[in-house]
Amino acid sequence: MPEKVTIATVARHARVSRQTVSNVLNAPHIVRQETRQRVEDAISALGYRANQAARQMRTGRSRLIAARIEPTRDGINGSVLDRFLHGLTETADAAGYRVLLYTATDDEREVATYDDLLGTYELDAFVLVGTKYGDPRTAWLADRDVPFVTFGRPWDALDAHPWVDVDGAAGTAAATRHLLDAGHRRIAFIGWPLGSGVGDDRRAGWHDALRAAGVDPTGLHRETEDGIAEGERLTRDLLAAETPTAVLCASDSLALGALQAIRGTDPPVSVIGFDDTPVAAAVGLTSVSQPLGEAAARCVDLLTGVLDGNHETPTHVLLQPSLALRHTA
Amino acid sequence: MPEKVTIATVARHARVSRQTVSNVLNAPHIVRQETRQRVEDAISALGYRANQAARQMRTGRSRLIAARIEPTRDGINGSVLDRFLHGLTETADAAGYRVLLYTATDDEREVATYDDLLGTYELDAFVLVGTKYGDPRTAWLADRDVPFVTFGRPWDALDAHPWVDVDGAAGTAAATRHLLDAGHRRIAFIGWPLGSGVGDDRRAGWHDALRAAGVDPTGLHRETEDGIAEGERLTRDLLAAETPTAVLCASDSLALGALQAIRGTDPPVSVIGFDDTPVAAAVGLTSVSQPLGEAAARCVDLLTGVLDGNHETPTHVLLQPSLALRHTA
DNA sequence: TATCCGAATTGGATCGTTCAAGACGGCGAG
DNA sequence: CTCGCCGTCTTGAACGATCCAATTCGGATA
Repeated sequence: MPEKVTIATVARHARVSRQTVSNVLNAPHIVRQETRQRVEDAISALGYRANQAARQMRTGRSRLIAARIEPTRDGINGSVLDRFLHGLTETADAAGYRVLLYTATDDEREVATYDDLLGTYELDAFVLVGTKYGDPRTAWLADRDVPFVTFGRPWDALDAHPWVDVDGAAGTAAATRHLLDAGHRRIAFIGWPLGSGVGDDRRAGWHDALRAAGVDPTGLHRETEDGIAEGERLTRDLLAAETPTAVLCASDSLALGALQAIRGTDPPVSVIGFDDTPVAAAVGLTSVSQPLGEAAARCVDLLTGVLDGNHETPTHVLLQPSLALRHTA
Repeated sequence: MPEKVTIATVARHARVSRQTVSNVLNAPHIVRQETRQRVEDAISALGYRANQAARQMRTGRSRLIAARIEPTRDGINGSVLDRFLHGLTETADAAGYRVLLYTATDDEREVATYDDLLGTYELDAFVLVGTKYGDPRTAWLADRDVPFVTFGRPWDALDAHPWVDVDGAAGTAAATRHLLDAGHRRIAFIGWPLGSGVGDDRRAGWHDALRAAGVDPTGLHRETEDGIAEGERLTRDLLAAETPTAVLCASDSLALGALQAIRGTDPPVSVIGFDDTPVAAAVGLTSVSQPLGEAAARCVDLLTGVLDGNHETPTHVLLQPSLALRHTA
């Protein structure tokens, strides 16, 4: 049974002191070239790996980032989070950090989980997905000076903390212009109840694009909770009351419902969704696509900027979505 | 600025030694009731939390479990993994473990990642999803006595290591019987190429259920790689050559393709998929549903059994799937 | 040759916890 | 009465890394 390889083993093997090995790892520039080479050779010859627990004890840093994994709601939009998480894991990995998962059923429990994770694991940072007006979680973290980034803007105070987001308004505006270019004039929008930052943003893109083209959007929008059934119901309602020729939705779930409602219309009513989920790809739904991998990468960038004490990095990143064209529009 | 609360702080506060506090945490039965109470009061009064890094240094255990998060392939079956991961996080949490994510592009890199994770973070265990014949990853882990569980049977040696799986054959058999009960006799199966354990298992369920009902399955099956387009192609092929009245598929992706191929058939050809993904729910596809939350929970059970030295727990768990009935069958 | 300087290296202390061994008082057996 | 044992609690050392202060060393300068 091979003995455990520690920094002392490496030091003996390379005939230097422990501290020199440590310097090779953490401050290579202060070690003479020749010595450094000898140490590095010993490291790879022995297959040495620095013990994170010991390092953490001294430095207080765990190189661990926490991310929440949510229960799959209707399971359609859940995939957005999953793709984001995957990107996060990959990028964090490359930056020398690992992603730790946690769950929580409500905000209060989530804050308790933060406390626990920070206390026992000394997590370096948190990544939050989706924040709301006056979010208690961000307030708690900010209070304690815990580094964190959100994927999603803090709608009530844009400078409150670092964030990465995708410009939803630009996405719906582009989708609207695409429909206008195709000759549509009666373009409806189905979104979420007023007051959700994300939903309001997406509706604004549609609204402003129509106004810019000289089209009056009055009466052409509906609001509801997310869900396939709701999308179908409201689309039927719109078709009966407003005779739109195209329907733009705030999510693929709603759009999927819309698709069912417009079945058989002639000429076919166009439908565009939001999020470019696998479901959209599967059924051929045109949808606004978020650059999730890029968003995750920028989150890691922001975090490492804060963690490594580089205060000159920007703290807000707004990414542009694209339109995934398929056959529903 | 409040001083950091360590085991020594608690000890002072409760007027006992460090070791006694440690005993209250790790071996309460050897501490006198009255003393224990005093220590527990001190712990909650101070909000003490054991530092995991220090504990790990002494015990060599990190209370961390690694799980792989995959790139969303066609994104449909990806959601299966996501639901599993969520269940894993919840159950592991309850058992006092945390889930650490990792990614890898191929088996060789994955093994290198194991080495790294074990060396630097001293992970307690791994959860692998999906294994193949002669999987190099399980061999590597077994070689080094690293505790691990797979979600998916090791098809070449059922006793090789602990696993949890869902009885795919039972699922397809139940689906087949459902179709037989509805009066179908020409029930086709679209699956994956011979040699994949999971695929062969699912086909066997269909095959045996037909034979048991006295129906000859000859000519009624097709094999291909997974994917919507392939499902559509093979279904058209089947419709032209064998005139089936129902098509059972090894995945929802294939079934989705089948749905597109049968559009317009009269009477409608029935279709059943496998995995009960959100897409299936969205389009109303009847599908075989795996109990993923339960599977994740049993994985954690098996791991904690091994980690806590309880060698009497069973090492193999086979769960039964159910049929999610919708309007395609 | 002696002195000094700074770069390179060394040894000791430290982080917070658990392990190993020992101290102490009380109790029953010889 | 003494011994040993048991239950309970305490003390010192160790895990493997980094930080800090002290020391060595080679070379340049006086």
